[in-house]
Amino acid sequence: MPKKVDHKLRREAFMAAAYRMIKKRGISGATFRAVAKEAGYTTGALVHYVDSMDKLLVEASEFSAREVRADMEKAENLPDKLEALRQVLYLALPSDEDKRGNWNFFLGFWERSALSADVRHLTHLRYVEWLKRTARLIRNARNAGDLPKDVDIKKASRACVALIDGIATQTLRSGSPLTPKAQRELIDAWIALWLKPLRKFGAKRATARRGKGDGAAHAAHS
Amino acid sequence: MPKKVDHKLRREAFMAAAYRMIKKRGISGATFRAVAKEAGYTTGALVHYVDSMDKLLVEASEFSAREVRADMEKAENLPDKLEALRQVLYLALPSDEDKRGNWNFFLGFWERSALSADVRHLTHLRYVEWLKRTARLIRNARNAGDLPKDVDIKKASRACVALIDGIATQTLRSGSPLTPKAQRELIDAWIALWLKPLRKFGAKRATARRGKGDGAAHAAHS
DNA sequence: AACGAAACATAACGCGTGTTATACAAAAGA
DNA sequence: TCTTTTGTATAACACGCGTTATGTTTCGTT
Repeated sequence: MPKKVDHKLRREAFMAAAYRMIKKRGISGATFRAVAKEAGYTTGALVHYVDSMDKLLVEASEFSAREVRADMEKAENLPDKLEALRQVLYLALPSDEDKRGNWNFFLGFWERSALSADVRHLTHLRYVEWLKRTARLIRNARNAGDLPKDVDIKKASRACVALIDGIATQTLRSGSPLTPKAQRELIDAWIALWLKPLRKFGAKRATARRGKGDGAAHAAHS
Repeated sequence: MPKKVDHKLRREAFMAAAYRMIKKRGISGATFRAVAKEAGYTTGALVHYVDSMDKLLVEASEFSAREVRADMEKAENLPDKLEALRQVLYLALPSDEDKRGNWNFFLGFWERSALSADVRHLTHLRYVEWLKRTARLIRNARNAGDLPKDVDIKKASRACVALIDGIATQTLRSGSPLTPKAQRELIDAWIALWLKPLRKFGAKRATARRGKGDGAAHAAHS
């Protein structure tokens, strides 16, 4: 056996390149040739590691999911369950260049879903995962006594997911982007108005004074 | 001057064909050849009426806007301003085959916005128009005394537009579509929770009994 | 040292696209 | 009737795409 090269590792490198390419130029910019060049190789090499475009997209998506999941799970495990919800929703916002890139990635997949059954299936899986995550976050907050017991979890998770999708759409596609501050305000308003939390949250600097583990990173600014 | 053919009229026919094509097969299915065939002609004829693909898309969009605007303005002029708001938002939902087609049309334009400056500009105009419409509807309802005076109109219109975009996204692209009933429930819940209307609305058949001009068409079902 | 398979590069194929060029048909004006 | 101009069809072009075919290098194995 010749040429010892860690197959799995190089594969990952190509997926990372595809991921970066889609974030930058959108899914239509992620051609075989472009991805290969981004990774520092040519199409011949890329083909050697993945046999079709659809497969490439699917695996690139799985690559990206691993990246995002890590951050979300960390936020989800915050002791303050109301704050955990808020921080995870914040993480989903297109609030900086990197996050907007991620959304560019998702939007691209949605487009492609209309054409490829494989991509459509994957998109569905990701969506279900995301809906489950938000539902779980809301349930956790409710079980912690931070939300009214009669909150309709299914409806609420659908609503906040829709709100975030819409925020991303407005920010990336409408030509009238929402500032990160405005995005967060919409999320905060949604939590306050829709979930009617039973206690104050979101440390307003001056007010605050809660016992729990606060100091939750206020993420990117503008 | 030869061959008397109403230039403007035939142009419209091509735009209508483009509109139908995008609704059915998405924007990637709306090729020069496909649109020409849909209209019953060949590319040669189509080119004679519009010189570039971007122009075709832009004009097809303007064609579709005229269609949708008519319905919306009718609903907007309902005497009951709270109901007017609700009905216009209902009209924007992907609740039947035709509306989903319309959303397919919009989503396609959003995709294309990433590539063409002309399309991007138009998308922006449409978005601003839609934001203004929702803001005006909310303001009208407030001025009619149906909403609290301190409602943040700008924020609210951003929120409901985002919610609807998200509903459309979930319905058309997530693989977990929302039923028309669920869509309307989300809208109703949003109005109730976010706008906190000062009176009951949405004639629940049994309750109702409001003086004003009711009987607002309950639009499409399932 | 010689072999051979894996890793990669280069180039071609087939297809569909927007666009352009060209040919023909038809009808109004001379 | 003949010309001229518009409407429409057909065909070609150049391009970029995913994919495939064919070299060429590299390096363990024997």
